Amino acid sequence: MATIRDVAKHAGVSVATVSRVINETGYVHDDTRKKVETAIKALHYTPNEVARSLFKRKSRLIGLLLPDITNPFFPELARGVEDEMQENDFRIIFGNSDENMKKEKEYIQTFVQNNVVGVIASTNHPDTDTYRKLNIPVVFLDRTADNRPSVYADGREGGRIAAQEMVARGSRQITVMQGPKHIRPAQDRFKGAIEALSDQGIAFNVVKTSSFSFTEAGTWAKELFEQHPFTDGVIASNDIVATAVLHEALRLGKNVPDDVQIIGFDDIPLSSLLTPSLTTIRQPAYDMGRAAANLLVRLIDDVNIDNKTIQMPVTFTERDTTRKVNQHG
Amino acid sequence: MATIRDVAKHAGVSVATVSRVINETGYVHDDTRKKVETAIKALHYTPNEVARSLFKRKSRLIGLLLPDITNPFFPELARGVEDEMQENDFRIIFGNSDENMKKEKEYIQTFVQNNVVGVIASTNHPDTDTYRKLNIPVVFLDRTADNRPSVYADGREGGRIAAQEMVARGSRQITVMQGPKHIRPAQDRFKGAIEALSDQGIAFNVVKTSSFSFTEAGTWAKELFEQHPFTDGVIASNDIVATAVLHEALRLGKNVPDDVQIIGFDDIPLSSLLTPSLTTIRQPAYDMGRAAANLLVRLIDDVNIDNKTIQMPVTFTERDTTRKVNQHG
DNA sequence: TTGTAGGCGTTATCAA
DNA sequence: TTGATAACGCCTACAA
Repeated sequence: MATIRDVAKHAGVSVATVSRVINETGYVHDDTRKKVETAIKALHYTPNEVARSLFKRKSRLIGLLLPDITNPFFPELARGVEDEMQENDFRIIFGNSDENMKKEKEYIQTFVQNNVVGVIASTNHPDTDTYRKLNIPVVFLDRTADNRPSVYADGREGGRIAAQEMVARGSRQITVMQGPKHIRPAQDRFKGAIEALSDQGIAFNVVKTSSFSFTEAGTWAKELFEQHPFTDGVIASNDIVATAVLHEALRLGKNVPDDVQIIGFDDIPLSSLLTPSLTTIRQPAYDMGRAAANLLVRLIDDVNIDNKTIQMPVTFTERDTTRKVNQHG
Repeated sequence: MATIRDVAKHAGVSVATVSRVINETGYVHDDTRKKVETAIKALHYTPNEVARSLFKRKSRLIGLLLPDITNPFFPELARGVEDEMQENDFRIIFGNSDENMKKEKEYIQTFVQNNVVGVIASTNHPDTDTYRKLNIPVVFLDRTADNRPSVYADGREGGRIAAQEMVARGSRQITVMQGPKHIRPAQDRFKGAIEALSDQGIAFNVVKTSSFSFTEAGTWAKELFEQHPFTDGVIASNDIVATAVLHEALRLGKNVPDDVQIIGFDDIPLSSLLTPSLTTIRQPAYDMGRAAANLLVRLIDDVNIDNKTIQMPVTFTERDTTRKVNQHG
């Protein structure tokens, strides 16, 4: 790799001058600029980001920490982040945390060691020293922390909507699946749903789950129908679980939505392709990723920011695992 | 952030000594070691990777270039890569190429600028200067290039198997979906399928497609049944497209697999959750990611490598979009 | 067993 | 308008 020295030599100028033309800082005569530019081309020179980063004490790298890219909700988020960052000339160091504090800490540490200028994290523990003591901007994604920069959807409201729409469509023996206890958005949805159900005086059962993995989801779905065979409506903690419930319901010969209605959460790409297609509470994942990245970029540039917490809309997306509302008058 | 100087001062030794204890290189007295270690803890010191990287002219970073993390096949790959790299103390700079040479080039360039020590790339153009001129190890993932390090599944064989199994299960009016022309694995599968079909003297139709996006897949599925209404077997270019075909077939009131059999490719997590669940040619995505990462790590450590190209097995995964073979004697 | 000093490739300050 | 040069934080000869 050619260095700035090689370029300087080739162009017959000093490294300072080369640096000036590269960074467009300070005066440089047109003729010299041209000489330098030809030298750069001739040597295929590109500046060493590491040396830059060392000197400036900041890089063009940001850290992205997601629970598990294998969960179909996150690729959309990640893509949104990536696209926005790419447009702003930042690169991403990526890690999966598995919702595990230790891993999180390790990643954040290596992020810092690599001089990242900002972090986007989907963590359940934003109020930890891990993040509090960071002296670079952090944006929480799909998570909140009071008053700290974050982009998230209102899970509580989503849960409420799910419950209301399900009741409006006639279910009376509802089972609510409570997502993993340590995952905030899952608990928010759960709370919202049982709140709305209680408000309306509708009884409900609860099935606890402890992960969002595809394989385990199947088990809980089985459990659900064994323990609560008369369930006529399921509010799942997300679309993965909803998909498993749907699969199991069909396997048991139930008619969906006539015997059981199902509402998921997220609207992962797959949901619309299921048969019957899945009614769900949509979160605009891609846009959330973009918004988070955009917010982070602004934070990095130290622009004065008004809205540091961005709440994205959650929308009831009616498809075929729920009945039509007018079927019930 | 504390620097090695601060630690040295705090411990009353020279930076060289601190460096020695950190890197476990050279002699250092037990007492001094202890002093240094306390200083490190007291100051919460962690070495600046950027400075290290600058000096050594290599980092602990590798570049991962995937077409589109939003395509459900890739998160599994990415996760495999990440897990293996994480275990070997490497971090990942991640980018989506959209199968676009320009983007690829840009990413590779910034990878190099950041001193990555290796690259894992899923590219359709391994034989380009972009990769040839790289003087760090590159592993091609889900792609091959003659004799260069790569981890991939045999698409041709997969296509062949799909065709054979479909014919064995009685389909005679088969439609083969030809994936995007510029995507190698897609073409390999296609070739394999039509080869096997021709060998057996079975006529077939072809439907061309140009991406793997969920939304477009729906369009091609419609097209398929409009143009070839008597199709009784579809070999899709991957599970995304297969899912769309399944969805459309059911929408048209066809019975799957009795009226139409469908075989996909990849075995994405969703495939087993569809109803009916999708028969497919499985690629072990997660393992492929791991294998690629492992190979790269060995290449970086300059271990003598025997098998630089690792072909992973492709397996016929029989589920419910195909008939049972004994139903036909 | 330990310390001094030079250099990795840049940028920015200061003189010229 | 340009050039020397001192950092940035670390590692490694080489000397002591």
